[in-house]
Amino acid sequence: MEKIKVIVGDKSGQFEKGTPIGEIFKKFNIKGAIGALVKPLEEIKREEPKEDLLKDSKATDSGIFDLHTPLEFSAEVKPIYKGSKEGLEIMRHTLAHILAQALSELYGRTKVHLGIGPTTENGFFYDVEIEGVHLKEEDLPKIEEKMKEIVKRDLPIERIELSREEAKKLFKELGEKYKLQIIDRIPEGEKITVYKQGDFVDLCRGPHLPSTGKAGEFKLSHIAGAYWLGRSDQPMLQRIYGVAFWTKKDLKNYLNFLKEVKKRDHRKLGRELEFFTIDNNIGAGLILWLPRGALYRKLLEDFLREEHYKRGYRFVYTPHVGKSVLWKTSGHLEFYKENMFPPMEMDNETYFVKPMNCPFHIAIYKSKVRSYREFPLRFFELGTVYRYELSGVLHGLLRVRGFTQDDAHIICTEEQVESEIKEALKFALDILKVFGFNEYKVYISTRPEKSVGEDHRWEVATNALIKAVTDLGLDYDVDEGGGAFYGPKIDIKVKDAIGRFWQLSTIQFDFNLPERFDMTYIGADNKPHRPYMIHRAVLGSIERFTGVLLEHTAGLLPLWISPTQVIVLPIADRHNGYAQKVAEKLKTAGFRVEIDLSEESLGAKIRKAELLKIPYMLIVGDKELENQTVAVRGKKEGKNLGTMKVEEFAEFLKEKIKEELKAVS
RNA sequence: GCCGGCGUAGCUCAGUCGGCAGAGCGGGGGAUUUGUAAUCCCCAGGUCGCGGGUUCAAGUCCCGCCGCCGGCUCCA
Repeated sequence: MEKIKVIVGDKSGQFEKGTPIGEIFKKFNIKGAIGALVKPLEEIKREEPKEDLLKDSKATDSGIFDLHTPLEFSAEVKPIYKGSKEGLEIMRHTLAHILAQALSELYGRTKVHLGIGPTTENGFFYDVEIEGVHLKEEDLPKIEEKMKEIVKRDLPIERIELSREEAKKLFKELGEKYKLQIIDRIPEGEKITVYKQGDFVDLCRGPHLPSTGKAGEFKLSHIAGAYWLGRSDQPMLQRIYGVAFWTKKDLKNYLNFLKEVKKRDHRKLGRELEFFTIDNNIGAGLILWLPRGALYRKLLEDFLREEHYKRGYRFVYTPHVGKSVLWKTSGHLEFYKENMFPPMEMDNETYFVKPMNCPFHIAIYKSKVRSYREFPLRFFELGTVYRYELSGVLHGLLRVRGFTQDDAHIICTEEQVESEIKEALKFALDILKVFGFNEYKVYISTRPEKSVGEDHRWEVATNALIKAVTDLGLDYDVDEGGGAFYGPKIDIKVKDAIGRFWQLSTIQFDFNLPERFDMTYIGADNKPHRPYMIHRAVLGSIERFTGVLLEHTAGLLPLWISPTQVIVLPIADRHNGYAQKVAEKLKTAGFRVEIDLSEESLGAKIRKAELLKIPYMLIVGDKELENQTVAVRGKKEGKNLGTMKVEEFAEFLKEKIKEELKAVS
């Protein structure tokens, strides 16, 4: 029998190939493990050179296994215990099975047809079809009870390897039509395993806990429909979601997190702050900006324009529609039609509303003969585009049918590519920093199999992307072959205040459109050349970004972009005159000020301003009138910040804004 | 688009078994002149998403449409 070497901690030993990990642990006198982290020995020795990342971003064969799994190769094996992060993965997976078992006990084993039951970021789900049963949210507590009961039974979990024929026979008997499909998709030569707990058997490759009693705290969260295999031509299964953690405290924290998410929902904030609305009679996914929101948006747009101008971008404006010949040349009618609004006929011509700005910017480029001396050209537009999105995916400001991109096209020579990318990337990061997005993930996507463009250009472009990222000292992931067919790209995902990631910036090369539109410039050699074109957006969609920022800040926007920065609250109406004087002074100093002249009590005025999340309230009464001062209350601080002269307060605001904008100053 | 849930006043929601459509907030008017998150009183707001059907009678039951919400491979 073949021997393998196993290292556990600072000890090692020889075992027969195929010894279950649990037995190995027993030999090393390790107790209480629920699984193992396995690293093949060969992989440990192999150094991974950084340059190789592009060619091989795949992880090693290491992974999380359960105690039943036979070890087939020499490896370092680390026990995983209850309470550990790696253990969560195992536990959640087992909970998915416990859910399936609960369903089959409640509704009958042969009535329940199981789909897939994987773990998720915070729990697990199982896709099921139950004959004659449509589950409702109200059914969840009952299922949850059953699951708890199964956990209490503490059933040992067995791992059994089956031949393809045995597996097929078993799942045919159980009426598991979806599992049979899965078996057919398992590649020849790969092991087929089932896991058994009590009399419940499920096709699964594991890993699983040693017994059901080792499961942690969980809660079934909701039900949703999900296509089998995610394909709309397949039956719709019922997906039951659960969340699971080791401790009650972690579970509670997560449920609190969900509450926080709800509280920050930009749709709710958008209504409360009177920022935007969506009108049924206008159309789904089409945004109406209310005055307060419009001001917020205008401030954002002004800021973007200014920052682009400072960095050598030139403004362009383009129309919302264009003739079909344009979209034919660009290839949109061929490859993007299902995302475009339907055509409009006029004067024997067919027009389309634009889903992208690029063809228009290219037309501007082509409006005259271009020389290398003008390069790099950077065209910028807050360009409004319309895209047909499926009605089911529309979501507040985050997913809409009409939106405005902070869109730019950089057109340059090969020599300029590297510095242009670096500048664009740095620009994007500076802007993100202004909004308090200091943590991000950077992804570089490389050439997919089906693509256009010369090898040389792909190489130049991809290297420029990598160089820009490494020069700026950023970590990045490579999405091998994940680029668009027309060029490689960098995507930036930012982390918000409660840890969620949002994809915002993107920098993409385009080798397709310059060819299609035959873009050229005259080089120093007096001959025509094909320029490089880079498409980039910092915030992506203005609508989406304003929504993301609302969620990130929980509606408490930075001072510089708050539609109302200050509200003056006179205590009694004999203070109105002075309050108006204060407001005037601040307006003259360039701040956005409101004044509450209603006959409400001070408490009510404060509450109203608090709900509108106005950053600063100035309370003026007898004392302030006499001393010509204002009493400042900060929204963020939720209390009185002291009394000062109006000039002092203006200075204070100025400093605050300067600090907020320091990333771009 | 598909599955499930939902759609009642500007907002949040109640409305039993099919029997005259409600509350709070917000809005308007009045009183009150207030010191750090809601002063009191009065009043006006509705094609119960839209269209059709069943019924003596529909917010309520049935059908169609529109919209909103949660989801739609995170590979056994």
